[in-house]
Amino acid sequence: MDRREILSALPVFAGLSDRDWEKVVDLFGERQYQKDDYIFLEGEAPRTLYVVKTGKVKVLRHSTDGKDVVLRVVGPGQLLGSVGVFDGIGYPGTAQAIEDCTLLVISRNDCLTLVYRFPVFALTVINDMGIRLRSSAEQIRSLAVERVEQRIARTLIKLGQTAGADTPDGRVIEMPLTRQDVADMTGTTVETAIRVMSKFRRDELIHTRRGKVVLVDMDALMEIAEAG
Amino acid sequence: MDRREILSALPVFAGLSDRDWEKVVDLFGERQYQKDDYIFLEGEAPRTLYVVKTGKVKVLRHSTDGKDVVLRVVGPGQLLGSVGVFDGIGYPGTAQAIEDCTLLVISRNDCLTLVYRFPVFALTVINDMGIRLRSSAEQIRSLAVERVEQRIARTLIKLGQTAGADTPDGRVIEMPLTRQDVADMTGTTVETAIRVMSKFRRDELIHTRRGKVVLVDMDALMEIAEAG
DNA sequence: TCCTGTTTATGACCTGCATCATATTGTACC
DNA sequence: GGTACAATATGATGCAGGTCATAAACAGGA
Repeated sequence: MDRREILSALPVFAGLSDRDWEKVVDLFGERQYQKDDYIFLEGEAPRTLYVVKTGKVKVLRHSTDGKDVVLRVVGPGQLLGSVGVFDGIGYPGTAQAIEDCTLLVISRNDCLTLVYRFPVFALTVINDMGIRLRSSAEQIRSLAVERVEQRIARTLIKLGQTAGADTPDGRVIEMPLTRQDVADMTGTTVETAIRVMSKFRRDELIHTRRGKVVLVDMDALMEIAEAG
Repeated sequence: MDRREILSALPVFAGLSDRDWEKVVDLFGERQYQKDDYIFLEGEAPRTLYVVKTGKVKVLRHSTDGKDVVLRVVGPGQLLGSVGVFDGIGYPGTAQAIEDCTLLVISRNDCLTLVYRFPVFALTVINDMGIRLRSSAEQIRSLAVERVEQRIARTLIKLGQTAGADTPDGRVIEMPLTRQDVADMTGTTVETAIRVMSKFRRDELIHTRRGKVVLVDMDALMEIAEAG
């Protein structure tokens, strides 16, 4: 596969001019990861910036009592590790492959050089971080004031939008997702996540097969996400 | 007051070279706000980037049921409104003065021009956003897995660090802070915030006077913040 | 095919915190 | 000083959801 083709398709690099490509493309490498592989760990010295090419990665954060929290799910075309790479302190979360995936990689040094030479790339990073700050703000609000049912409905809808595909049955979330993952994304326990999802299934809002969720009644889900 | 002196003292502009100052300083204006004044509203078209000169501003987000969530408190030297200004969609939260304050302002257009001309300024924005993403991640983790006592202790400690001053009695949080504010910062209700703060006071961990909190026993507070 | 570990399921119980109600205290402004 | 309003305080009650326990369903490997 031609790496240039792939990079140019990624929104991350939409801003670069044609002649800049030559210098940029060669700086990137490519790495494969199996499902459940760790890409980097929380606190680790950030030596690499990643761009997801295929597959999905979850970023999570550990607590002392063992409870994990999934901060976000990163899909094709998105940056991974940018906060750590730019401030150099250490990755703020752990990145783990949700499914087999391919990541483009660039060393921290090359990345910083890139930004100095091409301001437009810095704007891309700013844009990426802006989106994440918006989404973080929404997640904070949701955790602070909403009940579990609402948060799970909201999370399913969002996953459907960012990682979904339309089928005759409804929108399918294209990733292997356990109830534990759902719980970690919504700040609840496995048991409660299972109960809520089971209720959704009984009420015909979703269909579930092992590691697969189909959003059947999107309207009803939005109703729950908005009000209660 | 000489605006140049003030800007140069702000970490936000630490990266600019001397000769760049001339072009930059004139782009900034200055505005005064009274306590409780709104600086901008959630969703509003972002026409201005702010830098806090003196005073403190809280950024909050409303929910449909009337419950507010305080996302962060912005103090001297920090950027305000950057997410909205850079993606142009609309400010992601409402900004309100916690106390009388002075803000430096620059129009969105001038700001974008600045970034194009001085890449180093873009790095400053990236740095600012990186810090906020770290802090958001921590807030999300805290809301997802910790109990109210922990979250309040943690919030008090953080406020003490970012907006505190040492006195014989202990570290004083230098801002008028109601229990409602504390509740909105920790995702709980006024009543619970009052109960927890009262308990802390009875246990001699803090002293409180109307709109003022002194962290007396920092060790005990950290104990609570970490474990329970 | 059986065995083993993971994921889903469901019940019983308990608690942290929201909710509602009702003072009391403090601050600002006549 | 007294009035008005916001902030603090505290009790009573209920419930969402956490915790613990047990088991069924399913997937993968020997």
